[in-house]
Amino acid sequence: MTMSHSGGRRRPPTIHDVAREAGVSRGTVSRVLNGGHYVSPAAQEAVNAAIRRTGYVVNRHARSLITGRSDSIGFLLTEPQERFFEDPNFNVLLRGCTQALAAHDIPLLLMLAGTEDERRRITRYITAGHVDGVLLVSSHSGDPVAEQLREAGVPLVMCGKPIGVGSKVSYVAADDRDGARDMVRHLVSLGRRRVGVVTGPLDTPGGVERLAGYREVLAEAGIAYDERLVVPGDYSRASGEAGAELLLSRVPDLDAVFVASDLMAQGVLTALHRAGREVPRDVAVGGFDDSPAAVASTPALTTIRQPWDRISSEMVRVLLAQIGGDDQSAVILPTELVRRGST
Amino acid sequence: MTMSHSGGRRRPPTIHDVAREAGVSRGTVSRVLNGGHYVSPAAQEAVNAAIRRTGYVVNRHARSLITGRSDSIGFLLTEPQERFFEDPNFNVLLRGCTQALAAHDIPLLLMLAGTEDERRRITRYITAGHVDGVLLVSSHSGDPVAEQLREAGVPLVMCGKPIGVGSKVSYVAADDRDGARDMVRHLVSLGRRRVGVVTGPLDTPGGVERLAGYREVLAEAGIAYDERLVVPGDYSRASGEAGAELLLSRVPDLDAVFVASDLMAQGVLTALHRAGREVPRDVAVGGFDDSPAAVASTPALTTIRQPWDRISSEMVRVLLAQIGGDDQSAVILPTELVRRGST
DNA sequence: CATGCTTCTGTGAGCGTTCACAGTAGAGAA
DNA sequence: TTCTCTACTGTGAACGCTCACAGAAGCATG
Repeated sequence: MTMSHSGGRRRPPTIHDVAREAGVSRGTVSRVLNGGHYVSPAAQEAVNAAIRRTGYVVNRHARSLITGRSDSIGFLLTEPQERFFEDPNFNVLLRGCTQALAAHDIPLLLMLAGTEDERRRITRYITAGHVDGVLLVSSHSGDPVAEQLREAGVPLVMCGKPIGVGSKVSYVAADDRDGARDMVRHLVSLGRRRVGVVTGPLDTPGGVERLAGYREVLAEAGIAYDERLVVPGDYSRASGEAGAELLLSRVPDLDAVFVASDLMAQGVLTALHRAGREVPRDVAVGGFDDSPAAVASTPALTTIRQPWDRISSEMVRVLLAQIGGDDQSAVILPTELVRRGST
Repeated sequence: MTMSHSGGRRRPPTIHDVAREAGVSRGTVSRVLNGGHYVSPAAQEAVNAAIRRTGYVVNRHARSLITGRSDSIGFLLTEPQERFFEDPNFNVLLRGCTQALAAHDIPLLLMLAGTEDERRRITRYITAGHVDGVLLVSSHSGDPVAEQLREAGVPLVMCGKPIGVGSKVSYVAADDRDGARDMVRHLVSLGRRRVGVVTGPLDTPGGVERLAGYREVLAEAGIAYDERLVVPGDYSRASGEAGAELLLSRVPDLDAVFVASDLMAQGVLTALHRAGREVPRDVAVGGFDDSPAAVASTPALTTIRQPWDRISSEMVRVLLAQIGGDDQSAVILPTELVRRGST
């Protein structure tokens, strides 16, 4: 029984202490620590016991110094932090990534690059090798950071399809187009023919893809595309409200709306309610995201669930593979229609 | 003009390279890097130029190995992650801390300890000295992690007043009691006399303090404390709804409700609406938090704004001070009444 | 008995820093 | 001159680990 390490900050035990305690050499302890190949069962056992007794934890700085790896990865958010931090999806993503990494015993460094200065500072930090790889969230088009990191040879996985087409950046994304198709098909299958759409921002792949899915289904159902039924939004609740008003003014006998985000869909519900339309009797409303807002609104929103938990775990998987040398460029995950009261 | 460091992963320049480039020794470069005392202006200049030319960034692992500091801090969330991650306040806090630390060039490690296993793993990680300090978010009472870390001598600052009274843990919190007092005073000043309250969980200091503030103001206004007007909640929207129904059933001529969170207040609004009460004419409603929910609900909520941006920056300040040796146990920050449509 | 092979173990070197220490040079005082 | 003091600079030795290498067994093969 050795004394426990409570009380004031004491120098933590080193690999030396463990080796002495176990009656072996540093090398053997190191081998046990790193997979235990070429170690006799007896030594293995002795080392593990010594580790338990001493409460030894490897000093990652010393290890990193020699291996060149940092055994940590960065979660980088560039640009509009306000919007992202209010987005519940972002939370789920961040949490998912943290946990997926924790399973590999890899800490996550949170890096927020709002300003140009921060972007420079963080890019330097990363390219200096202080993280082994980067999970990048950046809805904005043509993010220079992605290119810079890619050029510097930093393993990188983005969340969502990057818009700069030429770049060979890995990414993980939900199948926006297919999700949109599912929703619009659902609306059409309910007998709705005058289906409006409030789009996402059209400078993002998500916005473009969801609109594309809408058009595809209309074509496939033999419904003529009507420009008056398409209004732009920016994912905010306010833009949903404004969008619905615009739609109603143009096409008063509208019987369904596909809205590219739940938050906007909330706005749409408000506007419809104010205009005296009953949902879903008069107008069916379909959202996108399956955020908490979907359940909170009245009626609860039929929406497209994005598999955020899988997105995060896939991002981590792809990144670790890339660090290990396997390059894999894109993973696209299926979405799911969640039916609730609004359709 | 030396070549730029683009293209595949190249060994980054070391302090040696900078020294050679500048025509000085490692020691001098190191001194420039660490504050530049006892360095001649000429050397200083030469080193800075060399750093710029080579694109040198200090290797933090090597530095940490010798200094014993890691120059990074952990942001630790113990327990119920779902609740926190949906809480917009949490986001603001996390962002604020990240940015406040970035100003000191200190990376933030995000650590989520949901399960007992994770808690153990993370505690080991921390006590092994892999972070210099911890920002701890833990609403739960008597969190063993706080005590453990404190015992191990790890600098620690909590968000919110810890409930275990005996412990000498530093914390930063909003003045819950004073905020509650402000709100209830406001309601009373509007002429309301039958003021109900939906409390927060009473095993958290926030819940207790907000209720205490309510009682104080009633006493000071000469209104008798009526148990029927007090119903418990757990900060969730559903509990607000249930709470309001209970209040109405007990005291039908209720003319105001102080609700201990905005989310619950939304539930209260829903229930009041359903019961045919008009807000604020029949019943005035006051929330707490000033979350986005406050603006989103109809009518918009009068609420108590907690200074989350200041809370985060203060947490960082207190933690860094503690790491530097200055112990400071508690900071309590003032709240602010934000008046909107619900009163 | 030498020889190879496999499995295991210990040893020195070195990763990129900082820190303590030992200098050096120049200025001013004795 | 000689001494002291200040301002600055260079040099080894760490920090705790991994990795390459060398060697020591054990065992089969020539």
